Amino acid sequence: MPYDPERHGPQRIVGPGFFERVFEVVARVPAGHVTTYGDVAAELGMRSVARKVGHALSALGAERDDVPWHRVVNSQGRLSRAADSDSGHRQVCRLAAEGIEVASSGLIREFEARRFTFH
DNA sequence: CGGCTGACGACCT
DNA sequence: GAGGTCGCCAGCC
Repeated sequence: MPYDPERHGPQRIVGPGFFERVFEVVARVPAGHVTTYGDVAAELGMRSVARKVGHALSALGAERDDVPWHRVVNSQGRLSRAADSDSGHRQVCRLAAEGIEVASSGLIREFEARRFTFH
């Protein structure tokens, strides 16, 4: 079930856990660049948990504006959320503010060139 | 305690 | 390309 603040209430982000580690990695992506769920998972040492990375980002509360979740896209360089959805639109706007254009198809322009790789 | 559930990805028709 | 399948596993019921 997708995260629904109406039903689930505010997210509790307590102590260091998996979610927190995801946030720390995502926070390393510089403005104007993007990364993928798989890359974040690999950076955590678990390539198989790409899906959990998305789960962690979905749990982000409004208080965590320090986590640039909008810079995370799928391995195709495409937005994972519906472009017409509320948060999908927010993602497009945030990316545009950093000079990243998103085609109407949801595909990031110049994806490979803007892709950030962790060291 | 046990069953679901995915902001995914690799692989296979 | 465009589908479908399967593995993944931390949280939430």
